[in-house]
Amino acid sequence: MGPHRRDAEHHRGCILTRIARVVPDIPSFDLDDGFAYTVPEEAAHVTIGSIVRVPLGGRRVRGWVVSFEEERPARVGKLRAIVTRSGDAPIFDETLLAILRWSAIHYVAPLAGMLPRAGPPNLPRGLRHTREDGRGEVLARSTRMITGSGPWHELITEVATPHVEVGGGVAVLVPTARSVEEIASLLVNTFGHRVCRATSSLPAREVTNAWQRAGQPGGILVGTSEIASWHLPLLRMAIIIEPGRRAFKAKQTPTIRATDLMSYRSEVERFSLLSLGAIPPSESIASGTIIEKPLARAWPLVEVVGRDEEGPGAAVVLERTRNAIRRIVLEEGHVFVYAPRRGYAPALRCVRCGTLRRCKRCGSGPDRGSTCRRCGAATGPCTECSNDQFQALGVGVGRIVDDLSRSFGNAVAPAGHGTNVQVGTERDLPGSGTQDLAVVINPERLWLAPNYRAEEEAIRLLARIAGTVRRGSGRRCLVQTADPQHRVITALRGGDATKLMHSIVDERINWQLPPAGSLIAVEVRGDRDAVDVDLGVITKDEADLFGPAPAGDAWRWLIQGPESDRIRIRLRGVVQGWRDRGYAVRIDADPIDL
DNA sequence: AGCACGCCGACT
DNA sequence: GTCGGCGTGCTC
Repeated sequence: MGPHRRDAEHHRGCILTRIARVVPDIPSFDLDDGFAYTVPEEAAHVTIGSIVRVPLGGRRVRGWVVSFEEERPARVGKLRAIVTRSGDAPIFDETLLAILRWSAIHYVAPLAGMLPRAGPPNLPRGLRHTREDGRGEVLARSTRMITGSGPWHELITEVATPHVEVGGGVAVLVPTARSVEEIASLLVNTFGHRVCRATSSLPAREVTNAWQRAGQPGGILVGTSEIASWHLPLLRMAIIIEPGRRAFKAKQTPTIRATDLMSYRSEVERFSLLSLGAIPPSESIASGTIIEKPLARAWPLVEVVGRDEEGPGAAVVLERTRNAIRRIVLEEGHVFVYAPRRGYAPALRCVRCGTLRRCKRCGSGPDRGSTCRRCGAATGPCTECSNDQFQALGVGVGRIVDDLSRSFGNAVAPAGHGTNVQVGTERDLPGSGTQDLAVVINPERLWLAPNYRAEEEAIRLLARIAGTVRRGSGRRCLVQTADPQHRVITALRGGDATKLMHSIVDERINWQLPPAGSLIAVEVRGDRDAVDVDLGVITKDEADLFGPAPAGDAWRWLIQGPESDRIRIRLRGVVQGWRDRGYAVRIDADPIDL
């Protein structure tokens, strides 16, 4: 029976009325099951996923229809009726609803916070196709990653065409609005008006339009993180560009990682998943995704300059590095000099023997404090010579500019000043353009940062910097480091991070860290002791609880253990209680900076 | 999230 | 005796 069944039906001699279960647009765990409303004649055409207005506690609020049931007249009398339907297309179906329920549990968020993400920012209009419309020529499903460097439009065109030709949809998930624009405008050459763009920086009406057109047969949607939860019933293939990029993770609750959501959806909805980028993310390695390596390196050539080559007392920028820059400056080429960005804990080096300071227990690089920020162990004196004096490694933009200006005058300036030699941080990378030489000064603090993903983030960032160098003879990336033997540097030299990522994932399995285990950060501004007691109860015997540790004006706990929905479901219960008491709560399901 | 309800103090 | 502060709790 389709959506046009009659309102009332006879059953065992009494008339049953069609009842809709509606989740109101109120971000509370208490309302996850929704409320029952009768469906009046004017709203008889509502379906699962319809946006409706419903009476609730003396006012009218938006809500989403999640299911239908039948009810006997005795109870029906107490129910209130749906007021109207808003818009005329459903924004999810049962399959996507199940996925959104999963993500509400996984990200410890109320369902009402997930449902609107399936639809566009404005009310949807027009007919929406269903999964049934897209049945028929289903192509073989695959999950794979191809490592390499962009531009990717030719590869995307090649793999998308067969799906588009049979009326399927293709979604391209892209880390930044800037690259959405780049990729979309190249795809327009082949696919014309079928290409739809969606980024949060576009006006709501354009994004709504993209949502509507992306639901049509043969639509190619190019967009940032938000498209990962969109209702795309005809989708046959999702393509993820640079899957490990931090931009895919939402900063605010719910801390959805668009790539994880896409990959979960591809399993449930049975569409193909293709990742394109230089570095396979740990999640892909752990899930056994096939990694295809073309013959070329995944990024341009890398040359390594060891700090020990030029003895103590050498300048910030070593002579060999300086000479490489000089060659490019003489031919009026472009150089980007990367300084590890401020805000990271600095790497420390023993002033007597030069050994890098490391935590004896977990190997991460501690800051000047007396305990390791990651594992909490006491940080003692130098492991090699027992000296307890350390100096900070790594230099800021200012010092590098000063040092290079002595050799190259006003050819050098901080990024954004249009000079041939630009010095900048990660923030300056997108706008810096294509280089003849990329230089990295002392990247050690990247992999020594006190978080479990430090090495993975380090190789990804370094490969990205190397990737700004244009191909050609003599074009390369030069890395000046105090630790030239480090495995991140070895992988960077080799142009392939797959082996490194396998080792990293093996270690994470040992430590029960993501993607092998689960890590949840809980930040609360409120009664510290009360929260601590609640967390102790819900993690008892099932996961390790670390904290409370100060985090700005809030307190932070870490829950580490095997992946399980049970803890997340229990967490929902206590979080609701805290919010009711007025505490500010932030849950980071799978934090990447701890 | 709102909005009622209710239990206190302050003021016409 | 009533107005209004905002701390719980419910909303089909």
